[in-house]
Amino acid sequence: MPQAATQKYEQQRDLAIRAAAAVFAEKGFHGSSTRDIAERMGIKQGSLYYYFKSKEDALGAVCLFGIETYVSRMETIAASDQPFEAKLSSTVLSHLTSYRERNEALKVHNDERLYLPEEKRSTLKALGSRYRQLLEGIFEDGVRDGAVRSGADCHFAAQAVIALCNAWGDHIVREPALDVLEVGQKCTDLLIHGFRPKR
Amino acid sequence: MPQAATQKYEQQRDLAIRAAAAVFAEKGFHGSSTRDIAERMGIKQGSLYYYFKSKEDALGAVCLFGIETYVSRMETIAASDQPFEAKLSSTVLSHLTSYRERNEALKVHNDERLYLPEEKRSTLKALGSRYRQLLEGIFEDGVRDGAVRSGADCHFAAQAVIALCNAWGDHIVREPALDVLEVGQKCTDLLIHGFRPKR
DNA sequence: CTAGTTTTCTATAGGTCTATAGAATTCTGC
DNA sequence: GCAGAATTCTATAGACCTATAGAAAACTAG
Repeated sequence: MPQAATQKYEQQRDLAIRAAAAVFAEKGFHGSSTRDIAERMGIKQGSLYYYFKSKEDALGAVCLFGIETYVSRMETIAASDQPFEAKLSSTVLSHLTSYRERNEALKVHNDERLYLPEEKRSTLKALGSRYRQLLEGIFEDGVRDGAVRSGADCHFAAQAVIALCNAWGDHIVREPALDVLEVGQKCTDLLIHGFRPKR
Repeated sequence: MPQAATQKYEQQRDLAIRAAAAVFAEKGFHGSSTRDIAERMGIKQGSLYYYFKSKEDALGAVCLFGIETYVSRMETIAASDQPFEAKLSSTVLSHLTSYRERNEALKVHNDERLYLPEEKRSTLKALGSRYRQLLEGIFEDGVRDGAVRSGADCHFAAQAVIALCNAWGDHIVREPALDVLEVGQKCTDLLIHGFRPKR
């Protein structure tokens, strides 16, 4: 580590995080070696430790990188004064778009974060809870407005939205041909109307 | 391996598969060692190779164990002549119940099967496709009957059902207190009606 | 009780992996 | 082009892991 953060250091560290994200996403945390990550960056295995304290530290950085944007976008959506359906639609699209943009990192966050020690996971846990609570809040407002059926289980609803988006996010990462807007539209539609005939 | 399958061999192999399932579910395939599995069974690491040709072979056995019942139940549901909603409800419940019953193995199938070599994965792949196709067929019938909105994307629908059930299955495995019937009811309801007010 | 079979054990070869230390190289400001 | 800082390299200690071989123990049938 340099004494003060240099430009090159920041750039390379960013590349290191992306390389680690790609490798972890493909092989899983325990299935990846520090050599794999270094090779993808074009440096030698030992040099990686200039950017990460340990392999676990790399996982922590990737997970954080994966989730941070995604939560802050949710803050914006929740604070806006759109009606329920628009908020839900924005949430779904934002979630799917995060997958497309920082695809591997978000996948790694979802699949591998539990291999971090409890202590390092707490920041991520807080971000995840924050996300879920904001989403629950959107549903609670929807119930008050009459946009969501009264008696709906908002906790269940939030989990369902997350489940759907994560599963489709996975497909989106795997198949670059998939149209994010189209998938987002279908998810939103399912969440609001279900599969029953509309009339 | 005994010359002919003995009773004890079958029993112990079954225990070995369950032990492997539990360990893989907790630590992931690459994060688990053959020592971990053997210890959970109460035998020594080397002895495990009496029951599995390799660690990978153990993963294959666990995945197959995890998915087989689950697909055959689906065959029954698809072949029955219940109306759409009943079939969907049965499917969701069967899926969630599989998680509760052979919990770790099904989770391992979903999360770790991609670490099997292509060749060993083909049987599992066929079972998975079969499952998805049967489910798609149920939706297609639903469209014909008018129980599902015309123009619905049945492939999307099947994936959505699977996504929802897998995510909740995960929660069910993690939290034994969760009521499978209740979760199943809520999932089915979401899939049919969405969150919009019913009237 | 004995001979043969099944099951488990011990010990280890051979490989890979993380993390570190210290040398070599590249960069930066003057 | 020099001095010091930053970046990358080489080499390796030390740990762990899979899979195998062969001995030991437990079981079974006559």
